[in-house]
Formats: sequence, C-alpha cells, structure tokens
Amino acid sequence: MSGKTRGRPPSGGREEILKVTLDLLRERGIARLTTREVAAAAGVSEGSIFYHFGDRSGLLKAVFEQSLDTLKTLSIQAYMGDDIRATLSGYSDAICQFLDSGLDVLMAAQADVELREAVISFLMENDYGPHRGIAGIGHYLAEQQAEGNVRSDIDPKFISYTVVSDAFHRSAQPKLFGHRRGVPGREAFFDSLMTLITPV
Amino acid sequence: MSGKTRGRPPSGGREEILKVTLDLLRERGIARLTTREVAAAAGVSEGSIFYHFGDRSGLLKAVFEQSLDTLKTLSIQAYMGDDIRATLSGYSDAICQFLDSGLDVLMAAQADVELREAVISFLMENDYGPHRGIAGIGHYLAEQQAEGNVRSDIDPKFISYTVVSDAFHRSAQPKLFGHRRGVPGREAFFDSLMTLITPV
DNA sequence: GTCTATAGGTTGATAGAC
DNA sequence: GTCTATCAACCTATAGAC
Repeated sequence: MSGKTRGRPPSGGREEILKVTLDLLRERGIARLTTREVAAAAGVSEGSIFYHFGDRSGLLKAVFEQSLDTLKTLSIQAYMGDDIRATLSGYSDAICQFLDSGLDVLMAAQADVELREAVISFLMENDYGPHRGIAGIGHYLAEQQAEGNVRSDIDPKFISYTVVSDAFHRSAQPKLFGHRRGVPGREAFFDSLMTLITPV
Repeated sequence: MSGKTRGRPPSGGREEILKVTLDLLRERGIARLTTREVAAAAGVSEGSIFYHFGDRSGLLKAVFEQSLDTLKTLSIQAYMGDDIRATLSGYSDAICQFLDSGLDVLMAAQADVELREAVISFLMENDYGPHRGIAGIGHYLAEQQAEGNVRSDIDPKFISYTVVSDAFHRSAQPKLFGHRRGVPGREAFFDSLMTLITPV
C-alpha cells in the first residue's frame, strides 16, 4: 500500500457509481433501484457496474459498507470537554448526522435477507453499533461523576443509553412517520437531561 | 354494517393471503416478495391475489394498513394504575410488542417511495405515531406529579419521550444491528428511571 | 371467487469489440 | 476499463373458463 485509498482513481467511474447508487437508493427506495437507472444516472454503461461490482448485490453491499464505515471516525473523543452539556450535545449531533444516511442504508438492507445478513456481518466484524456510543458516553459520564460534576446516585450507563436512543429516535421518526411530533427540540432535551443529572 | 368485519369471510382466502404476505415480508424481505411466492405459500392462485388487491402494491398497502391499524387499540389507558413503574413498564412492553412487527412494516415501506408515501399518509389520516404515546404517558405523569408521586422539578414530557424512545430503540436495534448490546434490560431501565423521577 | 394459461414488460447479467 | 448489443429469466397482470 503506497498510500491514498489503495490503488484506484483511474477514472472516477467507480466512485460515481457508488455515489449515484446511494442517492437513488435514498430518494426512490431500494426496490426501485435498477442497475439500468444507476448506469444512466452515473453516466456509465451497465457493463461498467458489473465489471466493478460483480452483480447488483455486490454494488449494494459496497454502498452499504462505504456508508457504514464512516462510523470509524465517530467517537465522543472529538467532543469531549469540561462542559458536559456541550459534549453530549455535540456528540449526539454527530450521531444524528451519521444516522441521516446511515439509517436509510440500515433500513434498506432490511428489504432483503441476504443484504440484511451481509450488513449485520459487516457491523459485527467491525464492532460497529450503538453499544460503542453508549459505552463511550458512559465512560465520559463516569469520569465526570467521579469529579462530582454528575449526581452520584445515577447510573452513567442509563444516561448514556438515553442520549443515544434519543439521537436514534430523533433521526428515525421523521423517516418512518414523516414528522417530528412528540420529539422535543435538542435544546429542550438537553435542558431536561442536565436538570436531572446535575448535582444539587 | 351488520357486525363482524364488514362483509367478508366467504372462504378465508383473502385473510390467508394477508397473513402469508406479512410472514414472507418479515422473513425474506420485501424485495423478495413476489406475488408468485405469496400465492404458493397461501395455497391460492396468483389470480386470486389480483382479484382481491388489484395489484402487488395494493396487496402490500393492505398488509401495511392492517398491521399498523393495531395501533388503534394501543393506549396507556389499559395499563394505568397507582404503581407508576408498573404502568410505564406495562405500556412500554405493549409498544415493543407492536413494534416487533410494526417496525418491519414501517421499514419495508422505506424500500419504495410510493409505499413510503402511502404509509405516511395512512398514519397521518389516523393520527398514528409516537407522539400519541408520548402525549399519553406525559399526561399520566403530569397527574402523578400533581399528586406528589413524581419529582416536581422535571418535565413529564421529557420522561414520557424517554420511555417511548427506549421502547423504540429496544425494538429497532436487534433488527438493524443483530444484537442488543448496550441496551439495558427492562428492569434495569425502569429501576434507573424510577430513581430519577421519584421524589426525595 | 378461484383457477389456468399466457401475454407483456423489466431486469440482471454476459460476450466481445475497442 | 468502458461500451454496445443481446439473452434468458422472472414477475406482474390480464383473460376467460368454471
């Protein structure tokens, strides 16, 4: 490996196919995603798609893995600070940003058993999943608790789970139900949360 | 209307088709759901499917609406009592029970723009959605708060949202990620929640 | 209402030239 | 690596008998 992304960019075709596929997937849904339309939208021939990805399934898996692999860089580390609220809120925001497209991918995979299993395997192998975020926030809060910045009678794990499941719900509800009714604004959510966990 | 389900059951064929469709949909995914296989599994001819539902889309919409319409009977009313924990826990359990198949339907609909929009319209028309549960729990907790059974410095709406988003996450994570890591057990979750909202 | 048979239209995939 | 055919398979939907 001499650097970069490991031997590729001879003609951008492959990357364009990946990009277009994800776009079409999110707009029209995986059921309407045909190799024909991908080729047309990407400005390449169908042959190119099969040359690069083998088959339709291979194309989809590549798109899924590329999308989900952004989880690699998603860590609370980048948001950690003394301001608990800012830390939690910042990280939550980053999770939502990932889920905006990540959830579409995850849900699209549910449309086909084979893809479903492939995606779950990929997540397993890389240890990707909500448990990471939950654990990360949990450790952070435990530290803050040790320093007396968080009420001592609560379980950090519970709070961290609450933060992650909020981000999850906040991202998923609009997609599945078409609206945000019932979901508190970010500010309101963290206002309430801080009220609960701040020592008296 | 003379009663029952409004003029139907001449031969159970229609109901069997609906049942089998939902089963196949959940097992193999909507992308692999063909009218051919539904007919075979239901023990009817393809013609019957089109006679009853017009087209494949009609079949899917019928299945979706039938599944989602069980939300009609999902209310906190049935679980309300003086024991706050039992009330919340019982209702949460009922939500999860609905989501077990409801989420599969909701996510399957994401596979096709047309279905996606049809489902969202259906939900809108019936005012189905998380906001209902959130509001219901919110009112209940506000009452309990007025009676001094819930800490007075917290927003009932925040807690109710937390309960619903937990049920949501608890149901969704196993489907999307294939495991429950990071998700606290029901008991642990409500233990922590009660600790937070119980007056000192 | 249910079945059989069949038509019509897509779609994923391959082969071979450049 | 990319393109231009082209194919074989499959799937939705219809027509007509019972």
